Amino acid sequence: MHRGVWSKQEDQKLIDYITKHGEGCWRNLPKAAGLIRCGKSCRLRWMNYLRPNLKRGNFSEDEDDLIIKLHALLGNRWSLIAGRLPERTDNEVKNHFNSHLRRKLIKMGIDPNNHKISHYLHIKRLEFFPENSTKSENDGAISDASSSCANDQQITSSLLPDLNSVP
DNA sequence: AACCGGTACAACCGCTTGTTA
DNA sequence: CTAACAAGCGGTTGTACCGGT
Repeated sequence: MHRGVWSKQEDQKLIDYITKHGEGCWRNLPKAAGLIRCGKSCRLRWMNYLRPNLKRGNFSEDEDDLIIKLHALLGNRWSLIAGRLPERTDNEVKNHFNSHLRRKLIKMGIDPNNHKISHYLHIKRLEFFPENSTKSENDGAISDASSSCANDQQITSSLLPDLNSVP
């Protein structure tokens, strides 16, 4: 069983076969198409890279925003997120989020796992709301959780897009 | 030129879900 | 109902590439 990166010849065999016979029956496809791959691998290759109408390449700002909004709403449900992005695959969205958007959110002081304000912004919060900083906070202690939470929501909402505006 | 570390993305693996007999 | 199988999903790993030293 061949594994690893797909060659041009393999791609062409897969395209030719599916163009002629259509998708489905992935288990039997490799043999029928003359490929030394498992059906699962063929399906993945087709779905993520060979399928027509796939948009390849850089993500636009709009797409980034939408992915962030949807991830905040749906979590790691990449296929659902990709479903809202025409011409993008779940694998592509997942990779893009993990390699680009995760870093972007961290830079903004947002925890990419739950889209909440990160500990780093606790410091920033003191800059936003100096009137709420108590003496103990100034001494380095953690502030009262309830007031912290309310303030964090204010900061977070100023940084995060409005999730209700997701199309 | 050679090596190394970091990054981006392609591909695989294991598990879950849906379907059918 | 349930067992077997196919398809789908998300986490993880592998690999090519690039810039720095």
